[in-house]
Amino acid sequence: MQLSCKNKFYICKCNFVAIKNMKKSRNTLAKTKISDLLTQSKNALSHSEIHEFLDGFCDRVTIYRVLDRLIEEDFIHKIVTIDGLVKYAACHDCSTVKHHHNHIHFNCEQCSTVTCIEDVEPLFKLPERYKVNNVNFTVSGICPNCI
Amino acid sequence: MQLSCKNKFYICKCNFVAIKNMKKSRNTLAKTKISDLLTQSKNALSHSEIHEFLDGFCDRVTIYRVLDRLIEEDFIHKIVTIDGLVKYAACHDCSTVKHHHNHIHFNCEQCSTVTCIEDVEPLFKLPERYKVNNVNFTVSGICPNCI
DNA sequence: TTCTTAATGCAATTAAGTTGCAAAAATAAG
DNA sequence: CTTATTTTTGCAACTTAATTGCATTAAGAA
Repeated sequence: MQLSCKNKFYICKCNFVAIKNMKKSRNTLAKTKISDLLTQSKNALSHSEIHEFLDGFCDRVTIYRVLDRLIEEDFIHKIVTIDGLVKYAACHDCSTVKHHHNHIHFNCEQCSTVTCIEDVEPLFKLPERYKVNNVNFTVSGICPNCI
Repeated sequence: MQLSCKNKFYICKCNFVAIKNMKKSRNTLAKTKISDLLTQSKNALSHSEIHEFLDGFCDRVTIYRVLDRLIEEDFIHKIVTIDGLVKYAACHDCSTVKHHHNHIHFNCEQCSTVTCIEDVEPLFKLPERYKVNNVNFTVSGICPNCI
């Protein structure tokens, strides 16, 4: 069964198909605001940046929980940089059928932005018998704006 | 000038050349124990795993500071998994002249070990004008032992 | 409109990592 | 070998990020 979504981004980008017995995610104002924010943002955002932007609209804890749901629904992905910075970004390149989050993320050491380098998919091949579920590729250095 | 090191692993693997005005790192018992532990370990270790292993030999804070020094000296490298797990691994493949930490790390979701896949270097090419200083490539899934 | 269940806010808690400072240890100098 | 210098350590306190439990509120189905 497909979730009905008032939020346009949900309708067009993320026709999430729920598995039997999976509890249905509801589309709340907080969820809509946060997904809109991430969709419109050029760079990945941290929890505190989102909190700051929403400016008291909802509780910090709610933001954590909404982000979890959006990840669960494959609408956003999570990025962890080498110094433990956690950021979230909308999945611009994902279709209903295939989600590919295995692109490189660039973390600028100067302005500390994290950007999805969507068109660069790293090539790698693991030894036999490793089952891959998820990848996290971050490269840190200096971005074009800060050079 | 070269640091004198009583620890055999330092002598053979990591002839650290200090830069002018850089403060000299001393070889203490804590540092020796921690580097030995990491060198002998098959998998990357977290701060708390090291703490547990040393079993009260030194303070938590000392472990953090020793790990910082070992990273500074390019003797170990730091790995951050997608769920924020921070682990440290000795640089087995590094030579005096070239350090390459840009191999893939595999994080097993079952047994939560982190292993360096030393012989797999991912290929990627960033757009112009990005200056790369550091990479963090982690792949999570199920390792051969847990399949 | 009512009912069921998910989402939220709040307070409290856990965990990871950092900082300042006095005491101890490692190395250099005499 | 002894003394002087500077790094390292331990301890306590602190900061920040994230999680949990629970009562209340709200979304969506009936």
